Amino acid sequence: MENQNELIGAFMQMKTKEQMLNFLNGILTPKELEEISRRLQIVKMLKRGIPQHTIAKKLGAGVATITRGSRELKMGRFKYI
Amino acid sequence: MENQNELIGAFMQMKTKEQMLNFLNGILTPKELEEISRRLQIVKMLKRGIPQHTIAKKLGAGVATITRGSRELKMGRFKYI
DNA sequence: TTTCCATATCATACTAGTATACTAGCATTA
DNA sequence: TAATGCTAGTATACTAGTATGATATGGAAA
Repeated sequence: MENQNELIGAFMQMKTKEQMLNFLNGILTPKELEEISRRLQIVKMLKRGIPQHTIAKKLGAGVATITRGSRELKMGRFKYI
Repeated sequence: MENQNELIGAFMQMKTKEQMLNFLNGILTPKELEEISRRLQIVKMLKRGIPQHTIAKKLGAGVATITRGSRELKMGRFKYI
């Protein structure tokens, strides 16, 4: 999608963390920002081999959510984190 | 929030557009990616001074959504795009 | 006046959380 | 050995919350 390329370009243009935060706060709702941040935590903990139940408890998330993250991981996403 | 800092760090680590796309595809659902891409389009067109109803028609979005984007713009977000 | 913007309301779609069930592997125990 | 219990991963049905789209209305600016 063409619009996605522009989005990616915008992300790549952010040179400082402050710029990135400003951009994220604009483009995402507070709830979305929180959710997406948590998804990253899920993936990181999954990569570390932490059991799904433990992740769910620590992050206050549902097991189903962790399983969804696990599926994304297996599909080859997150090669670079 | 601590998790948000890690998210920002992850975004900053992406060195190529391919990495960024891989990351976004993992951390966002297809629907979210589409929505967020469109939000960026909305802001860009608003900045260009295009009437809201024109934007709505071109992007297939509702007027209320454009107005919400306009509000974000006025609140000082998107200083860097 | 006419165009444009902002807001409210309602219905819809999507995601997360919860509960539950199923399977597999492993250790313990009768 | 066979049965039981526990942990872990996965899948599914249901509910709640949230963002969007459509629409109507009121107000502001040209």
